[in-house]
This record gives sequence, structure tokens and C-alpha cells, in this order.
Amino acid sequence: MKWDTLDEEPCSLSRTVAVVGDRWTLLILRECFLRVRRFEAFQSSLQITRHLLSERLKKLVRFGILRRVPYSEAPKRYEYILTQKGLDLYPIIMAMVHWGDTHMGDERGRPLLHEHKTCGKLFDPVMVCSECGEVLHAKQVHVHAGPGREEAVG
Amino acid sequence: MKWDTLDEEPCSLSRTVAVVGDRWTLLILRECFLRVRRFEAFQSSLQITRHLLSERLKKLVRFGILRRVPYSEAPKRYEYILTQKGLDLYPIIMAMVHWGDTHMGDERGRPLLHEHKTCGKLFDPVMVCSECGEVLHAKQVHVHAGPGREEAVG
DNA sequence: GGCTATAGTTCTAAAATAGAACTGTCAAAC
DNA sequence: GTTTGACAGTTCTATTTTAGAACTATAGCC
Repeated sequence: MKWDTLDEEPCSLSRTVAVVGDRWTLLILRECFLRVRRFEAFQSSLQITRHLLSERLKKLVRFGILRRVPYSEAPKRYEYILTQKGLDLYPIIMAMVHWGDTHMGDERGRPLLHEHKTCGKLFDPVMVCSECGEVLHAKQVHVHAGPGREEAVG
Repeated sequence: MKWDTLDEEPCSLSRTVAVVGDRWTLLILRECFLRVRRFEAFQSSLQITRHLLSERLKKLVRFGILRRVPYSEAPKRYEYILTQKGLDLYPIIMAMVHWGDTHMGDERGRPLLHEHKTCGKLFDPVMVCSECGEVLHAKQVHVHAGPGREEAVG
């Protein structure tokens, strides 16, 4: 497959996969949501090779998920900060964390707990229908071809 | 990194990434949710090499995400069907589709539309707090170390 | 000048992937 | 009863990606 044009496929999943569909990118984003911002910090917490880190950060900047913000003029140093587009990846990350909590846990219990500042409680993320608010399940969803792909699928 | 032990890391995201954190696996899962079940069907719709498809399906079976169910005795033929653990990946896939719809769209419009059979409407998936039902945003969440990782993080 | 911190780049060896051909089983067609 | 075709893989080689370590560059501090 030509991964370099995956972001132009008539499929929103493919387009997302083009951006965040590799292991390092997802782990880098986890660090971003944990407020990590600097090259050395990413490198030492992830044990990623510097080469790949450099490349992945560039890619995330290119796709508008991170902004490269100077925090020192001489020498020039930059921090990588989530844009709104990047912050909007939160449901993906949280869905993955929740699935891991549910299905890949061990006897030690959850690695992290999440507190919702708005209500003050420890919570799990739940995916609901924007129209009726009910919890979503795969079997209750029917797929239609949209304007971006008129041939029927599924 | 030792990707082969990523599923034992004290981090639910890492564990999930160990299972679904590569491009082909995510695309294969998309097909699963579109009711694709057979080797040839995956291969022809994804243009994945047979080698990799074989390997990824084995991995998904090994992790309990797909079941290999015989549908013909002679010759022996199998279908790959989502288990409950696999069906529970739905929020991840939908979160990715929704992000792609929102941030990677083009002038043609959405490739697919989703209808919630329960309420009959076209919908978007929304992630909410299990406790108060409010829509979740990254900045409203505070992270605590859980029993599975007592050293503080973030 | 020598040491440290930060943010990368460059190099070679090892691993993963692409692309195509091949194997084996059986049913149906000729 | 031989050929064709569908299905579900496996095997092979060439190319691409990644790992791991070393190197470069800028500047502050002693």
C-alpha cells in the first residue's frame, strides 16, 4: 500500500490512520496529553530513538496536531504543544486507554485513574449517540455511503 | 523498543497499542466492523499482502479479538469473527472515524454516514463522563497514579 | 578552556514489508 | 478423468523502516 497517500483515501478511518496509525505516534501523543513537551523529555520517557522521534514530531507538526513553539531564543529551542486538532484526538486516546483497562488489565489494577474536574469523580469514558444520548454499540449502527463515497459499502 | 512485551507495560494505552497499534490491524478491524469475515475478502478489499494479512489475523486471534470459526469442513475453511473483546474496540474505531470526518475531510463530504438504529437518526459519536454524562475534554481531566503504577506520572 | 544541557543529524546492522509466485484442498465444468 | 477455479494460506527476494549508537551544533556556567 502507498502509505503516503493514505490520507487521501475516501475513508475517514484511513485518513486518521495515516496520521496516528503507528505505535510511536500513539505513544508520543500519550505523552503530550500527560503534558510532556520537549524533545529530551519525550526521548527519555519513551526510549524512542532520536531519529524516529525527530521524524514523528515533524510529521505531527506537518499535519497540524502539534505546534512548534519557541521557548528559548539563543540557542533556538522549541516545545511541541497540542493544537485544537491535536486535543481533539483525546477521545481516541481515552477509548484506547479504556479498552486496555477493561481487556488487558492484570492483577495489579489500573495504571492510571482519571478524575473529571467538572464533577470531581473518577470516571470511565463512554461513547454515546449525539442524537439520543444512548450508549453506542456496534450492532446498533447501520452504515450508509455518504457524499464522499457514493458506491455502497458494508 | 521491545514491541513483543509492550502488552505487559504498566500503561493501558501501551497495552492497547500492542494489539491495535499498527496501520494494517486498524484497517482490518474496519473491515470486520463492515461485516467482512473471509481471508480473500480482506485481501481484495485492502490490497494487503497475503503474508501480512495471515500474520495479522493470527495475532488478532491470539489476542482474543477475532474467533476463527469453520464454515466449511472439506476443504477446511474459516471465517474471522469479532469476539466481545473485539466488538468492544468499536469506540476506538468510531473515535478515529469521527476525528477523520472532522479534521481530514475534503470537499466531497463524508465517506460514510452512521445511523443509530435505536433512535433512527444519523449521528456522531460523542465521548462523555460515565459519572456526570458531560462531554469530555482533555483539559477537564486530571490523572492520578492507580494501583497498577504507584509512581506518580504526569 | 572544559563541562553540561538541549535538539537534533548521521551512520550501519537488523527487522519488517511489498510484491509476486507457489502449495494444497476440494467442487464443478468439460 | 482431467482441467479450471475458488479459497486460504506459505515461501521467496528486494526494498523500506527501525534500532542503536555515535556525532554535531549552540550556548550557559565555572
